[in-house]
Amino acid sequence: MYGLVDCNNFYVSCERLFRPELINRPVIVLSNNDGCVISRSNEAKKLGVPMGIPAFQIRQLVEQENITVCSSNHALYGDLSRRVMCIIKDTIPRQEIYSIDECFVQVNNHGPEDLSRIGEEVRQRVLKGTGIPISIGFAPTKTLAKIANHIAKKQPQYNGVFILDDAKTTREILKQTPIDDVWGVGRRNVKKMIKYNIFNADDLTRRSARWIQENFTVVGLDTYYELKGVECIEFDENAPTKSIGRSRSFGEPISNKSDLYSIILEFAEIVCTSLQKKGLLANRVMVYLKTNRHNKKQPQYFPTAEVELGEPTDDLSELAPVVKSLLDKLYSPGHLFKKAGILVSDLEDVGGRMPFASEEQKKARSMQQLGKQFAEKYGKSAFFMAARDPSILETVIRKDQKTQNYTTNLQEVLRIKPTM
DNA sequence: TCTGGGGTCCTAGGACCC
DNA sequence: TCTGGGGTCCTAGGACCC
Repeated sequence: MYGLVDCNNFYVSCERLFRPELINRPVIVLSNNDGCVISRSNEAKKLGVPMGIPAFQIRQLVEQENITVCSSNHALYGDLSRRVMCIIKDTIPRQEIYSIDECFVQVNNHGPEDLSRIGEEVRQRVLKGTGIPISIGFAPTKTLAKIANHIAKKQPQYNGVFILDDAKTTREILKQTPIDDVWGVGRRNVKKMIKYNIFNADDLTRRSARWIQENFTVVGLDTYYELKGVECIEFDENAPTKSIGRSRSFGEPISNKSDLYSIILEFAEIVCTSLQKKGLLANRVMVYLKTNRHNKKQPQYFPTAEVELGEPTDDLSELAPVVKSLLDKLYSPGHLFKKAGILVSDLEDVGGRMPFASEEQKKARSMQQLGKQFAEKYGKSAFFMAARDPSILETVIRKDQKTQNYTTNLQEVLRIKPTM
């Protein structure tokens, strides 16, 4: 059996930990640039705030209903996510982290009473240890566990734990599950399914496998079998990372090339740190730019440029010139760019590569380590590559309602100035 | 006026090979 | 003039997820 453990309204729940006055009130968390709604409290959902809606479209509702608005604080959410995941793994060792607020767990040889007890134990331990409320659904496949989780979360009589293990109940539940609530069936295919008179999960399971594959490819077929209780989507505790990226949309579009370079170099710095933390080296790098796709009057331009590195690396001093040449390829003056990003892929384990580092590489590495320590102590603006202007990104990103980094930056919370 | 970010997987089509 | 078939690898783009 698989369990899907999911934090309830995760970002909002994180904000509430440190602002308890927000409990029982409508609260939303916004994406970067205070652009879209990415988390809602139950109260905000009841008021009709849709997921993903641009913030400016609900300004009136926010004012009318006195909804509390938070800018996103990913340092806080990331830290709490790690704590939650640790507690879950400590209770159920076989864990696959699926997203910042969700993980699958595997439990073998347990009856429904056991599962119920285990589920309740995880809930209590996570709540006590972090203050974050979670829900758990158990079922024979991941897709069914998703549905069980949905029931656990939405139907209060189950107290956050729901087990889907007998055929009769499963059929009833599938009938009540609209097709657009099924994991793996997105906007595009929902339209198509409705056209074929498939309105709920049970309707889908009544077609033939051949028909499903013809119309919805092997992806649809996996979902189909999973709903029937046949495992198709593997459980993988240590799925390797395949790519690491960093990108931002800007509040103000940018056309200046050196500004774009400053920003992409800052992204490259972050990506390198991430590679080093994970013990990975990248073999490919891609840089991309995007104009504002919502502005129909403006010429659109979404260039990408990618290159295979001669030697895999996690080193900024090696990546910087590559990034520069990629930007040279993409850049065209006269376009107003709204977004930029970098993506490294074709990753491999650092393994035995290190002994072959040249003296130059070692020097660059130790300087960057030193710089990182420096930046940790005195702030991001204390150490950076001279090739970039560290003020650019700050000035084009808006975050009006951000809360403090309560769990990861004591200096900020206690307003301590670092001393030499 | 104002529209996110970080991922994974699959597929179609082109290049290339024998 | 007439020009096959099967396979692999790569990549861009789409669909989906939270």
